[in-house]
Amino acid sequence: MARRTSGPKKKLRRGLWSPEEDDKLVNHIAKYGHGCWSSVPKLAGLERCGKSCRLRWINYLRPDLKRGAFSQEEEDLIIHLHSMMGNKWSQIASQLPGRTDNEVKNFWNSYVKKKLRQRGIDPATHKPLPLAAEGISSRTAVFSDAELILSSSAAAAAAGRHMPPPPVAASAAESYVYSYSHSSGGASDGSLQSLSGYNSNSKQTAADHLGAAAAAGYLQQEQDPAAAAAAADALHCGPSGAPAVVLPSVSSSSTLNSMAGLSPAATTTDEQCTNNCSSCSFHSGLEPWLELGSTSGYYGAALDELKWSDYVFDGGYGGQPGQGIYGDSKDAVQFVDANALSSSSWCLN
DNA sequence: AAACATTCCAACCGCGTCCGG
DNA sequence: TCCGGACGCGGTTGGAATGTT
Repeated sequence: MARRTSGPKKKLRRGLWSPEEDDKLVNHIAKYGHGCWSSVPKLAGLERCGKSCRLRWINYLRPDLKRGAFSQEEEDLIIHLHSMMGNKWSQIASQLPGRTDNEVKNFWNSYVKKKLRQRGIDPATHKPLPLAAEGISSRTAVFSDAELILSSSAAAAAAGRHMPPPPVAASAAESYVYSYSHSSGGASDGSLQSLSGYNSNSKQTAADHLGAAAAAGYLQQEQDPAAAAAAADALHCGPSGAPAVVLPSVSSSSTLNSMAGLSPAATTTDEQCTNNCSSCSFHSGLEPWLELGSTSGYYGAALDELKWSDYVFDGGYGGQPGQGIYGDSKDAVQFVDANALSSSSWCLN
């Protein structure tokens, strides 16, 4: 950068803003708008840098800010979006009207992280923490390099309300199954990192990981190997051990894909199911790409999906149904108005 | 009541991207 | 094509508020 040659730099104020400074900034922007931020402090009579003014306005003074504590709905949404996007705070915040990226980030760091850890979930990867997973992995798999295999029936179950309540065995199958893989050529810190770190040159990678990221950490393992095998069968619409790789509806939705910069076409679907079965959407005729606009739409289902991790960490299927996913007790589905979700606030543009 | 520890959040910092000259 | 300014983002920090000993 070029060195500034004009006169001695005026000492700029830093630190907390005084009410007087706030007034000046608010009045100025109310009258003239912010225009070029670098000129705002001068025009508003503030001894701050433009950057500081911008930050103050965006994070604190903007009239459309919600402020106050985050609701359970917001919390669940943040967790879900974080599982898909990683630390894309601005993108997450854009889905929360009245919230700023800074606010969301602080909320995450000060509260949600802790809460997830308490529940045995790694907040960075949304996968079980090593200790939490230990008991499970000793029976089945190690998860660090695990590849998430999602069943079409899980997707359908997640989409859910199109189907009658599953029988017990199917309920057991209502899960995501990790397929253990040592062959990860990628990051060892989990699929979510891969997703959050994707760029335009690696959309396929992102697509590959989207499903994993969407459901990352939502691990279900069967206590009973026979039931597990049956579940796997039901899940994978084929012989156990030969699972079809399918994304759940949550990550399949065009909206959520668009959030991640993906199109449904970029992701894997039930169409990969080559087995003649009736449990996947491909063969059962269920639409894997659920539409927004009804309360049974994908997003409610998505949040419903999230909930079942509680069954893992809260004592298996003996746990209380309806207990919130990472959270405590909310029925995550109810608060989501899919119609509202399809409104402009849900468009990423 | 005082000292210390912890939590929380507003603000800062550095970097990347975009865009106009 | 290059350069520099403006902007936006994510990570980090400082310190006020709160809790604990």
